[in-house]
Amino acid sequence: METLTIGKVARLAQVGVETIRFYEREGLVAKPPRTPSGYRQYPKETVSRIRFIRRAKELGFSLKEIKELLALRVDPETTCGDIRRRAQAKIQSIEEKIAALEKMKKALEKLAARCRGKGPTSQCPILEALEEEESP
Amino acid sequence: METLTIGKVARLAQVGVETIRFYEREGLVAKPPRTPSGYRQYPKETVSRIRFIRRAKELGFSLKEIKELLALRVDPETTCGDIRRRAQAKIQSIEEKIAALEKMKKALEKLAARCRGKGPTSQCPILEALEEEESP
DNA sequence: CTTGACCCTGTAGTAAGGTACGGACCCTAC
DNA sequence: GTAGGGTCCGTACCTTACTACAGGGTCAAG
Repeated sequence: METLTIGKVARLAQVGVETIRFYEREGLVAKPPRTPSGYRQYPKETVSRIRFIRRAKELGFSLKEIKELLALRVDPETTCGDIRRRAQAKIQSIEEKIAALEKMKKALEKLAARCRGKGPTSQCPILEALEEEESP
Repeated sequence: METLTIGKVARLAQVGVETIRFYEREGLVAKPPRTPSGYRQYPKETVSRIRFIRRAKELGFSLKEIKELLALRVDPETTCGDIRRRAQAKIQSIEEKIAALEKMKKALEKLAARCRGKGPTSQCPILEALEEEESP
């Protein structure tokens, strides 16, 4: 069976060498066997595993969540439904983030609309709004 | 002129005492005069200033941006238009974040839709998608 | 046999925005 | 006069996901 050095895995998976060592410390990538001189010898599957991590990260999963996902995948008790629930929970948390951002955006737009964009800051409605008293 | 201790400012502005000291270190709140025994003596305006910071934070400004906003406010050269441009830049960056999250959400929804939610993980389309080869 | 590219370990630093702690004063009320 | 809060300072710690050394050892080409 052919093995890969850490540098080759890094190039194939499009990450830095340090990142792989970091993933190993964090338990996202298994500790590989070593050559007599201590070099890590990775099986080719490690490349897919790191790509998996990269993809999941792009979808907004944190490394902690990805670790759970990887553990779930191996556990024979896990069903496809378990995975789907994770995905749906993530969709929900993304929706919450979007909603929070939309709220911010609306508030800012409201302020910007009130501002004619002329004159000194002393009558700027944006700044005035930020200085207002509590009203809850 | 009446002054406030740090604890009172904290309660009035709804932040922690440590937060105010942190803001002082970061230059967001001016260093106040001290009593002979070293206690900070804040004027009442400090409360509004900290509330300003809180509000701006809620609108998605970073502390660094807020510091700039506070500096702009004081500068007599600054116009209301300058402030409005900041707000609009922020709106744009919020829109970018929203777009990125929408993209994630769509990708996840697409995957979740393909999953019937039954059976073992070995045929889970979500996991399969994460394992796929590059396709740039 | 030397050069350069690669690999090893361990530690420290980055951003952001705080939070927590220890040990020492201070202030007010009973 | 003492108990309880409050405040002081400095430093360390938290999270996330890396990134950057320093100071070595290893490997393949020429």
